[in-house]
Amino acid sequence: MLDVRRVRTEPDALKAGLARKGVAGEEVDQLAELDRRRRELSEQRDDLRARVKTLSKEVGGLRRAGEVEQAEALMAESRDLGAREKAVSADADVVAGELRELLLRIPNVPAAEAPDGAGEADNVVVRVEGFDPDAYGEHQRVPHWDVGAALGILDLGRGAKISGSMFPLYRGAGARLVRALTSWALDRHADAFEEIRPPSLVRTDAMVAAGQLPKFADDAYHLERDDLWAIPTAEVPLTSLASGEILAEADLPVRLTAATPCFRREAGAAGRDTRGLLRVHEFDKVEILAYATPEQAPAVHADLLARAESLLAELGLAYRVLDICTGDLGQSHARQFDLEVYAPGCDLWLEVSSVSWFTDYQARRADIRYRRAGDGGVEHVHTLNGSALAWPRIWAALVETGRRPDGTVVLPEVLAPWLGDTTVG
RNA sequence: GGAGGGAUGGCAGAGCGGCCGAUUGCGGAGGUCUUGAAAACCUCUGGGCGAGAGCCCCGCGGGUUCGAAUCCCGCUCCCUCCGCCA
Repeated sequence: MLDVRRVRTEPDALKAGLARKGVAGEEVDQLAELDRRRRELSEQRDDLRARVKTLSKEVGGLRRAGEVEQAEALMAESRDLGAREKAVSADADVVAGELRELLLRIPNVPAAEAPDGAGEADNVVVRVEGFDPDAYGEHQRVPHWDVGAALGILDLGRGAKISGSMFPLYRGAGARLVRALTSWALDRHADAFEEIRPPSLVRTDAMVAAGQLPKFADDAYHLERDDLWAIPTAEVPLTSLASGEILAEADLPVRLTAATPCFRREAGAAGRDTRGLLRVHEFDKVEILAYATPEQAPAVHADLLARAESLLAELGLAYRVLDICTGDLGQSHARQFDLEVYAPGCDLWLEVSSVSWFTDYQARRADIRYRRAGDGGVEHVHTLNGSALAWPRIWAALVETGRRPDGTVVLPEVLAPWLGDTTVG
């Protein structure tokens, strides 16, 4: 969420920034008006409270002195003030609630460096690595759902029987491949990231803090009976890990990694890209996340991106890096790079990672702050995170890329310690 | 699931209707002393809103009262015992 004070201190800059994400100027004006009314009402409320407090102290003194009659008079006056305070206070709460609700729905301001654009089509391809369209043979032009079915390592029919479509079931070497990828990736981040195994069901607060709610409630699975949400990404529990806390600057950046299942209803995407593993309701992903000072944030962002990229390179996959334009940026995001791998069988670029910088937008929702080493001042941290990586589409790209003319598949050598045999079929 | 106990500042731990945003100890910062250090002593040391005056925060949300950290109700979390169980 944005700092309301910016509405007062730099309304024009704020409007200009939000306009790049398509937010109308009226919304900022609406914020300004609610903020003005909120402060006006809280001032009235504070004045009334101050008078009640003063009177109450006098009552105490008079009663001790035995001046019962005078005390009674003050009590009556205070009772009256109290009633007025209650009314003003209720109004103040209503306005504060409206302000917060609006604030929770207004997106983050994009970073100055983020490219302008209206939507997906305007994202900028920053670089393409390891891709030569002529280097793929006919044997690699088989989609992973066919390869997986032929080798008995992907059983979409059984998954659908148990849970419905878009709930994949991997088996044998296919299941082991997912486990290998997870173990390998966690180990690759172990040099700088603390491994966390967070809960997969979280409270509403955690979903709000990460920016999933209130806007994207339809995309998340909700367990009504217990009022818990199935996490759509480890970003949710990891962001709330430090909620309500004040960290020491010396401890920053805090770097965390976690492998978790991720659950997505994909409510708005029914029927689109649903073949095979292109879009699924449940998948495993390794996430890397950091809390940093504003000064550290750009370097941390670059490091997260470099880590996700190096994993793709080590897996021998062709990939490209997209600088996400303002029109396609997520609600909480100031800057975002997406990584897409090339899957020759589907002949598609598949998004497998999103490396994001949220400035203090999430930290403000989650109330994560740090104490500056120099002057001891307290301010919100910056949060950053990236997938490194999300496995289903990697699984698809590996199986398609590694397919040989005889129909068997060769998997990357780096996974040998977990796979044993890197040849499938 | 049942019974009981608890939640106060970085930590420990008082306070149980007014003089309490809160005694004290530890920890932390600075200073005096010292060749230097230790010890001793002194001072300071939570967060939020607000231009300020001031207001809010003693797990969270309500209530009682002129006045609530203190009384009442609900919720959450932690601990102990019993039950169940991967």
